[in-house]
Amino acid sequence: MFDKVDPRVSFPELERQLMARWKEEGTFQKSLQLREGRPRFVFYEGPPTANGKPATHHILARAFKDLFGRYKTMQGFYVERKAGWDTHGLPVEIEVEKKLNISGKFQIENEIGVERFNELCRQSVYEYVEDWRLFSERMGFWQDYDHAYWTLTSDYIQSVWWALSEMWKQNLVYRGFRVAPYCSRCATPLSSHELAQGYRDNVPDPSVYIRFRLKNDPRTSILAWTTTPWTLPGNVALAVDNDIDYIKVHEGGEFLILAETLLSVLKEPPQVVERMKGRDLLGLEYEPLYPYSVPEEGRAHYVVDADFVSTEEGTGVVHTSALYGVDDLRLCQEKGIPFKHTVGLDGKFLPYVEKFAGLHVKEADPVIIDDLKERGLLYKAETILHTYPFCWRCGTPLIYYALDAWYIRTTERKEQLLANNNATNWVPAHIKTGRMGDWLQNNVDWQFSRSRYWGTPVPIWICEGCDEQRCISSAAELGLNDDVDLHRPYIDEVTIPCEKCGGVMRRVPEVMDTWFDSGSMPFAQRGYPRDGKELFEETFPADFISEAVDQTRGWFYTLLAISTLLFKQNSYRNVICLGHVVDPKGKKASKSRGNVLDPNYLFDTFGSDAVRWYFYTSTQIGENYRTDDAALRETVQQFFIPLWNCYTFFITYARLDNFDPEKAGVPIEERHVLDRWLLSKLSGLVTAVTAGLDAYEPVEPARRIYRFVDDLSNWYVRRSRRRFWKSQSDRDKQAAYQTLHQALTTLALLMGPFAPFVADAMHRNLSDGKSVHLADFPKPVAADDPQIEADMARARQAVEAGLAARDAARLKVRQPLAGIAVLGDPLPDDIAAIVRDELNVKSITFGAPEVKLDTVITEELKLEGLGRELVRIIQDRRKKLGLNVEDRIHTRYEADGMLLRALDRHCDYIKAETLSVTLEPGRGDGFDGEQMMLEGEQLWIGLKRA
RNA sequence: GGGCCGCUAGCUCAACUGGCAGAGCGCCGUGCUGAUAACGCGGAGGUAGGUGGUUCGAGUCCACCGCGGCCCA
Repeated sequence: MFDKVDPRVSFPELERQLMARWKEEGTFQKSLQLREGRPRFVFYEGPPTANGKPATHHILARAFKDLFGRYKTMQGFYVERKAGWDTHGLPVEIEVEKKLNISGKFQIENEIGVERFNELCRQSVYEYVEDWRLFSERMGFWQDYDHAYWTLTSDYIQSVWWALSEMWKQNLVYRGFRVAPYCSRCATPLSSHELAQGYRDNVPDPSVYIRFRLKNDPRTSILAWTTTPWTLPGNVALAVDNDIDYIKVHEGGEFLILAETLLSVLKEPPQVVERMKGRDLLGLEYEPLYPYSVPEEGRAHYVVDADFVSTEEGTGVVHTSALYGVDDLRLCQEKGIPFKHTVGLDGKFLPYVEKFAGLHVKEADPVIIDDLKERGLLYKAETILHTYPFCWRCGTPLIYYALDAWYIRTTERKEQLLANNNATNWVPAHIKTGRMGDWLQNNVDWQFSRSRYWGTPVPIWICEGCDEQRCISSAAELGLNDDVDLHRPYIDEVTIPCEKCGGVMRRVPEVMDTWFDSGSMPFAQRGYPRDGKELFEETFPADFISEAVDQTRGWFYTLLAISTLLFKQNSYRNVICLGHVVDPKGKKASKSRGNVLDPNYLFDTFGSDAVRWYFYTSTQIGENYRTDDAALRETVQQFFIPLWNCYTFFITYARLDNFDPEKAGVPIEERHVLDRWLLSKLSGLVTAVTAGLDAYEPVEPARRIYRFVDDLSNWYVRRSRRRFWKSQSDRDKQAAYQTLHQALTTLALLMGPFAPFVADAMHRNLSDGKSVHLADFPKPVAADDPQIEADMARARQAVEAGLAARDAARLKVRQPLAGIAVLGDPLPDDIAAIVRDELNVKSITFGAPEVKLDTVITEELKLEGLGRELVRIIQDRRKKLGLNVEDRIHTRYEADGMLLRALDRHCDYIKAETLSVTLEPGRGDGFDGEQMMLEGEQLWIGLKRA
């Protein structure tokens, strides 16, 4: 017996009940146990950064991850779903800085201390992970949260170390410089995102023109321009463009060289004495402004060619200081020009730069200008206004500064990266050769170190004595136990003896890019290779992952890069790459715009099934989701409520009739044409949904389910209601129940992966009480009947045309008509009968040139129409009195004329339709009645419960 | 500055390889109602972001431009 179901369901409430049920019966664990020993379907969880509360866009990828986990489980696979948390990184640090109301390295190191700072980072992560778990469970994302991998554990860190050490062994790791925007007060480089936040316009800065005197002709100088005088002590070269025209001019007893188009910077009218191309200047040596900037060996202080020299400002000669400009560094590395820092990490000149030692670069600007002026090397000094970046945290002007950085030589394996990417199935397909392929084509070495605190420490130790480098692969290699905290600052204290010279080796100060952490998860989540060897091999590579499109440069790439370098293959076979959640205008959701949707509001208002369903059906994979309240409301009203109504319709009558789904089924070929039509549709649906999901294309399957529910509700159930109502329990009624029951149970199974709550509620009640998530995914029912589907489609077109014709003739459907002629070939009788009934005509003929109604209403037809009017009035009365559909009544009336004749003529029909035990004239005691007009005649109808 | 994706009715989205531009919602009218938070019928609403090109024929292919999104520099 089916449980009673409330037709006015609250989906959020239903979902909360099921969450409790799942927890209580351990449904997820059961679903795994059920498939133990079966072939695996391997899923990798891309760990969300445990920082900040989960938002609506986080539902998106999790909805797709969950969909395939549940689907493959129902298909009989063992789908381990190990949760994961990305726990390291700058976002966590910044969050803690905010809480402490501090910012930057000085405060972290000197006021808080790295030990306490990292402890607070750890705590912060734990807080957010709890939020994430609750959120994920609320949206029905089944994962093993109790055995999640955490990137901060010693096991995980050691796996990451191992990965790097393997690359080290392949000689793929090297140290280099990286020039980045840098805040000397916070002592930290800034990301491009941070940089973008700090630009200010109309910033005054010095604009100075400097003489670089030629070594073999001191009366001649090359004129160079800069807005950062503090970089001049670090000058190592001058750059010109080979093809630009330069001139040598005579001025004040000396000679100056500069680009011809820029001679307007000169103080006097130019007296040109010579013309040349940039290439003619190459190799000219000049006197260094200061003796500080280069190591002893190597050639510096001469003119080189560069491709970034412009003639839009300055002199057409670029002063080059290797470590304080992106282009400068690249140029010096290309040309092999030696260099060293003149400025420390605090932004102050280093002691050996004697003249300016200890001065901050910005303080030093005027001092340097004065010094050059005294020495006759300053040609001209002005002030300009330009756009310049400042630290978004503290407002300090940023400088470009080269920091030590560690790189992985991914460029050396570029072809393999491309090949492995090519072997991967991307959804949507264009990502493979488009965004991802393009990114790989333009691959640059992966700079994997970060000058921060809260992260996996870079496991490289360097000898103080002989500079020997060593990459560590485990705690044991350092003489540490596996369970010690491997984070900074503790790890910084660990020294090891140098095998080469016996000196002391110390760790480099950096931590690792967190993307290296998450990209290592295929093996690090197992603690591989120290642990989980077998498990790792069994679960590599993944069959499926899914994240949003911004991960092409993130997780999608680091998974690919690390596994290509370590295992020579990609770590995922299929990937669904999603778009973003945006507002109805297509704008990115952000707090400052005020267009963010609170996920809990959505869950509580529409239910998480509705939110998930919206994401599955709204648009093609890879596109953005223009999301608002109205979209979710439509999802509930258009899909979930009609679905639920079909379900409650079935339950209501099945309970009344004690329908037993176990009883032998009526053979399909003996069932009503509507049944055969619905089962054929159902069969096609199962096939299409399965095919779509197997191809990792879930949108069309979900849309087809939607269309099926529409057919079910607005055609099958609507046309079949009377078969469920009729009082005798014949074979046709049995077939109707069996058909609807099968359709609904199959629907629940198909929907299990998509809408896990509603589907489970339906499935438990419709079948054996067990969760839909423990069931097998349905196989197509052998009921395909293309002919019926085609005929029914034509029938529905005929109905549409007929109803339009009735409307045009102003003849209501309740009034029976003698006949209609429609276009096309004859339909089979049983289907034609549906058209007749739907159009309320006695006969239908085919092959007409146009749709034509027989509009003659005979008395016979009129009386029948009135009979139906009376039924409607009584039903309306029943409804107003709050009677249940199955309640029997007594009915009394007062009428005469046509109405009386109709009552008389169609007495049995009216009684049957309205469940009237009696239908008699005259007002009686206890009859709840009403006086009214019908078709111009007086009528009184009264009802009493029998 | 470069790459990828998108731009179709007021809104959200469809339309296999080039072949008569569609649905749902919303709006207007109308019908029906034991048909459900409904349903039916009719209607208004489109220079397919813009400009060129290829073609007998372009929403679809090509070029350029604009807007939005993501990423890179």
